[in-house]
Amino acid sequence: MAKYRQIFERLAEEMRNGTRPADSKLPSETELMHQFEASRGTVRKALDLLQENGYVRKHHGKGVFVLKRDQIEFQFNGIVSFSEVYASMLGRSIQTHVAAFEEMEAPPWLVERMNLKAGTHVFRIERVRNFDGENVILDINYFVKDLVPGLTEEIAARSIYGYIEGELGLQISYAKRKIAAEDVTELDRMRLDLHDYEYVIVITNDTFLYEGQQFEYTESRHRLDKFQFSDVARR
Amino acid sequence: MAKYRQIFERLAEEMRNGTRPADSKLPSETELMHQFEASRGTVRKALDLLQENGYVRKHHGKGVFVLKRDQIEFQFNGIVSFSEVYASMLGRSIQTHVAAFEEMEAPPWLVERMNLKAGTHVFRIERVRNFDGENVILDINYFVKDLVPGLTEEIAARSIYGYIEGELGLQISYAKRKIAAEDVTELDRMRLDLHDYEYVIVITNDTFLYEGQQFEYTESRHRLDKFQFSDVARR
DNA sequence: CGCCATTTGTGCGTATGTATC
DNA sequence: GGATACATACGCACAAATGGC
Repeated sequence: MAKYRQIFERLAEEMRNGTRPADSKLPSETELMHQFEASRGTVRKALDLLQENGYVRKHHGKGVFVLKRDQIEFQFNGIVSFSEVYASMLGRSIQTHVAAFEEMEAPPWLVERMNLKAGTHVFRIERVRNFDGENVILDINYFVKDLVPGLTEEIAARSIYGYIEGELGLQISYAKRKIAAEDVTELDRMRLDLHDYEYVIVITNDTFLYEGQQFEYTESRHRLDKFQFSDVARR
Repeated sequence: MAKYRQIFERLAEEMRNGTRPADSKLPSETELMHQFEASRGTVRKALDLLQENGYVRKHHGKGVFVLKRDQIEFQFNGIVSFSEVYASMLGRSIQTHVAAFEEMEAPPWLVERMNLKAGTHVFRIERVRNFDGENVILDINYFVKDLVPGLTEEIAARSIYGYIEGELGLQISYAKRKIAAEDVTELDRMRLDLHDYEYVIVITNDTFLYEGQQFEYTESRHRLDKFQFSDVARR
C-alpha cells in the first residue's frame, strides 16, 4: 500500500475508534512527517484524502480539525446494490431467490438503451428479495454475456457484484441511477407480495466499465412501504 | 488562479469544445510540462482534477485518455435542489408559491434531529411547486435563523440557495438525503392536488456547512406520478 | 523470453507565498 | 513584527505498468 494511503488509514482508524476525538486538532504537517517518517507532500496527500472523505476540515493558518462522529459514519456513497444497503440499514438479512435465469438475445429496447450491437447476447436474471417472510423487492438484471462470462445461477444467488469485481476483476467506473414510481405490472404481482399497493418504486441502474462500455442494466422494483434510499452528497 | 487550476480549465475546455475528442490520448506528463511551462507535480495535479471530474481516465504505463462526451455532460452530482433538477429534466418551468413563512422556536423533534440548542430560532417555509396548473410538490424548509439571517419571503419565492451561497457566502459542505414513500398527510391534502394518490414520495435533506453545523432540514413531498430522481455515482 | 523506452505512480527535499494568531 | 501553518510550485529519483523489439 502506498505510504500516503497508510497514513490516511491509520489516522482515519484513530478517528473512528475515538483516539482522536471530534474537534481535536491534528499535529502539524511537519510533526506528522516525523511521526510517520514521511515527506511533507506525502503527509499532505493523506490529509487531503481525509478531508475529501469527510474526516477532517483544514483551516488555513490554524490547523487540521477532526469532524464530528456522525458525520463520518454515514458514508455509503458510490455504487452499491440497493438491496445490500437496505439490508445493512435495517441490520437484518434478506433472503434471495433466483426466480429466473436465462441467456437470450438482447431485445430491441435493450439494444437501444444500452447501445449494443444487434444480436448481442445477455443474461437475464430475476431475483426476489424476501424480508420477514414477504417478497418485497424484485431485481431484474441484464448483463452483457461477453463481458460477464461464466455467470451461473449459483453465483446469482449469492453476489453477482462480488463475482464481477472479485473473480473477473472488472473495474466499475460509474452508474447512472433513476428512481421513480410506476404502476404495478403483471410480473410484479406474480413475484411479489403486494397486498393492496398499486405502485412500486423502480430504481433503474445503468452501470459502466472504465472503458465506457455499459455492461449492465438493472431494474429494482420495490414495494412502496419497503423502499428507502439514502446517500450523502458532497461538494 | 492557481497554475494547476489554469491547466485543468484549459484542458477541460478543449474536451468540451471537441478540440480533444473522446478516446484521444493526452500528451504525456513531460510533454505537458513543456507546453504549459510547469513542473510535473503541477501537471499531475491538473490531471488528477480532470480524472476526479470525470473528464479523463489515466492508465498506468499507457497514458491519459479522454472519456466520452455523455459521460461528461451527465454530471449533476453534488447538492442540487430537487425542484431545479426536476424542472431542468423536463425542460419546463415550475411556478413556486410561498404558502407559509414564519419564524419560530425549533420544535423538540427538530432540536433533536438537527442537534440544536433548545430555544434556537428557525425559519419555517412552505413552498408549493406548480407544474402545468397542478400543485405537485410541497417543500417544507427549516433554516437556522442565526446562520441564515435576513431571509425574507421574497427571497424564498426565488432561490434560497442563491441567497445563501451568493449573498451570504456560506460554504455548503455536504448533504444527507433520504427518499421514501409515506402516507399522505392532512397538510399534503391541503397544499397539493393529489387526486386519488394515497402516498407521497418524501425526500428529506439535511444540509451541513464546512464547520460541521447543520443549517437546514428540508422535506420535499412529491406526488407519486411527478417524482423522479436521477444521479450518477462514480467510483 | 528478456530488454528497453515510454508513461504514470510515488516519495523526497526545497522554496516561496499567504493567512492566522 | 514574528512564529506557525497551510498552499502552491519546482526538480529529482526511483518504482511499476505497458508495449514494442
